[in-house]
Amino acid sequence: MTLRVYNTQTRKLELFQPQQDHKVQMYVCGPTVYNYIHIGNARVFVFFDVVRRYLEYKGYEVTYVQNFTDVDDRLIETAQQEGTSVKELAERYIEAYFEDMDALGVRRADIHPKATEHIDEMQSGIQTLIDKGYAYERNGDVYYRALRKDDYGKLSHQSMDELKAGARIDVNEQKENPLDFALWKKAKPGEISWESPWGNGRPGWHIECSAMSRKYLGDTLDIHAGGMDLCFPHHENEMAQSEAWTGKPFARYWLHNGYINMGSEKMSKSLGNIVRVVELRQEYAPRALRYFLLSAHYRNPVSFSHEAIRQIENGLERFDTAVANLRHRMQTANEGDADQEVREELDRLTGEFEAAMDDDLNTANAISVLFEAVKSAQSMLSRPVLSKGSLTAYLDWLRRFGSEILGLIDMGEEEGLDQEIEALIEERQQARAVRDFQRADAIRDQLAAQGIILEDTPQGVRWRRK
RNA sequence: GGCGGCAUAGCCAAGUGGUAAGGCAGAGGACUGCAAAUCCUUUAUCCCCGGUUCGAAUCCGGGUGCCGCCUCCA
Repeated sequence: MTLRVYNTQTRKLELFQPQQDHKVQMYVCGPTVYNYIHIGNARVFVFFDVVRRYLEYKGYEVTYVQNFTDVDDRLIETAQQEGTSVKELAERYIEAYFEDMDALGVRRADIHPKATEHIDEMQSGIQTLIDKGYAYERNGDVYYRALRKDDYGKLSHQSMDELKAGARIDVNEQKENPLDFALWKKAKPGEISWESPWGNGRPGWHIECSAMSRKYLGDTLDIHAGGMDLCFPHHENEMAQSEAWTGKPFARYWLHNGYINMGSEKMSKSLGNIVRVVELRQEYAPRALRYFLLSAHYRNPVSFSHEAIRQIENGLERFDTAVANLRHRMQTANEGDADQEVREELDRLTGEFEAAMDDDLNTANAISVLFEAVKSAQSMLSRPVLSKGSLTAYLDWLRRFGSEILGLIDMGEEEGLDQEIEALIEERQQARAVRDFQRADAIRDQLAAQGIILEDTPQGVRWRRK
């Protein structure tokens, strides 16, 4: 099976072919850490976490880099308002970011570089751009000559004429052209700053990704990804300056995910209609949030609603009961390997799962395959005779695809019951044996009040926590 | 003005030529002492109007509605 992905730059579905056969260099733009992240921010992090896991499943050795923008206008402004330092502010929200991501089951990137720790690399890049004639200094600011190369606009598909015509750029007399953008910004009095050949200042936004991706992943990335709103100007500018800097193509595949809408509008900090992860994960099972973010194809918009997430919480129970039912049956199953029939069924499901993911990372379809597997497992459980191998095969399948790749199935070990509860279950069984259903039901109700659901099956009593 | 996207059941949502995946909710049935869980069955004029085609949710043209990017934004 071969993976195909939609490349924003070519606007086509392309066969995924990294530079080196078994390695993938992947860079995903991370958060600007001046506040908590919202569910829209989380979409990109959760989705590309799945992409990374899937690439690993396919046998690639993935190097995943995600930056923190820990100095910029908003950080400076927020720090001033709160009477704290940019550094303290950034540290606080980096920690908050990891707490949110841990809850959502997002694995850490291999490297999480911070802009403020790569000032030298950025300055060196800026100097190279100046030396090559792609950048110029004006009164302590340094700007990139956007139109020096005639392919500016090739990522976001804007012609230079249109950009010029449509440029509603702030009036900045220092720029040669309104489309030029800052590589280095002169510090205002009292602002955080670093020394440079052009005076004290701080880096522009775009140069950090160019410098850090190059340092950790090399001149050409296999995958560069982020939200759709980063396509222009951020990624366009990154690509322009990186290619001017190195003379090589910057990224082979550009992947951009769609927004989360509130009603019909995009969720965004500037519109003020955001819902933060830090609050949502108090209200809902974090797994349900993760499922919600993966329930639509990544390039499509998804509408946020509490109703949708509640529905998903119900759906997740199907995964959990399937796992619990398979495990319960292990106690009474026969020794033996998986049946041929089971192996064939699981191979079929594997094929479907891969087909979904290989088709531009269609997580919505991949999830539907998970449900197919669950249904298939439950059907098998109705058979009177089963081998442990067959049960294990299903559990392994669910672990691999539901847990390790999508991160939606919780394969945590079974909890033990305490002795008192076990005694009650046993007492109920004895009551049932003598058809004292009143007593039996009373015990069941009592346990239900403690959140323990009993289920009578041909293989004995099964229980689970609600 | 330029570029792009979306419109599928009560709700979420997949699906780019062969008469509609999956989930939630609802209905009926099986199983059960009763339940629960599970399984089976069931619920769609695919926004509208034309066109191409043996055949279109899917392609083309024209509408309608909504949204995004072109400026900070995942």
